[in-house]
Amino acid sequence: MAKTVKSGDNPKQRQRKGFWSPEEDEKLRSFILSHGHSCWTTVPIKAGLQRNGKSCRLRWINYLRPGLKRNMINAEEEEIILTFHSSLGNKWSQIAKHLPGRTDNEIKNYWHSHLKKRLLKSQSSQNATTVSSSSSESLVACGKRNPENMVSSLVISFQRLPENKSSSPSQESNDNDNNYYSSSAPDEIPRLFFSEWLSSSDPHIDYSSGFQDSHHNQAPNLEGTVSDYEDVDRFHYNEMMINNSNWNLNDVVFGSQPQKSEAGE
DNA sequence: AACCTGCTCAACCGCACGCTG
DNA sequence: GCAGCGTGCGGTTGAGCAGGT
Repeated sequence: MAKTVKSGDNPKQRQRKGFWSPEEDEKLRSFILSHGHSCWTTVPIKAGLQRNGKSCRLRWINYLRPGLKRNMINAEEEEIILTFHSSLGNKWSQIAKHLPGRTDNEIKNYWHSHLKKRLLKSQSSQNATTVSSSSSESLVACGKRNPENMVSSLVISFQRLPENKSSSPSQESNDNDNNYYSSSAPDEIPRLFFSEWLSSSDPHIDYSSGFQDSHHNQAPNLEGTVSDYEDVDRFHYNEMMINNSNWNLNDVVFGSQPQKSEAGE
């Protein structure tokens, strides 16, 4: 699938472009989990990848890092995007900070493919009539919303699980992703959000200690993570992490420290 | 069945910013 | 103060897919 760069494009570097192969993903993932990414420009060299550092960084952030949510953006998240976009504009990375497990790229794509059109449509229809009562559109049209409240409502909605799985038409066709909310987790805890811990990780804290197995001994902060569950998709992996850890939802969402004292160390 | 069109999303590109020597 | 380098961000592109005709 990867569209390989013609070898003559840049004979000196011979860097690949295009889609990543599973082998490349595995190389990058295992390297970062073992060594971290203190310097992205050296990551492809050390990991044995014929990619540039930016490409590696992007692949990690948007696809490989633990904690990413891969299901469709739900109505609550959509509202958050709309809310923050109304106040921040196209600051996708800023918006993404309020949506754990989502990347700026994902939000940007969603905006351009869904929300932008809808917003334009609602704005045009607003000229003729008052705002519709549909949640997202009406809230956007009303303009002033409180981002802080929106985040709280997201958390609450996660806890009770959104019932509007098919807020977006295409969601219905995505069985696996729908299972994200509805399936195996008995206590209905959403599978989230390790990226936030990793990206903001306090170097003094060993986040892995709460859930790692004894045989993991490579990366100080990341050991015992994805590589433990090679055959498990990362969403189930996240669930496993939560189920096997002493973190609770508030720890996850609000980024508070895991209660290590109860981790049975 | 074949073709067309629109949509989605992964990835690339270029610019801006911050850090370091 | 300046130049070089690395990183982060936002805009854009294009392959693949799904639905429509």
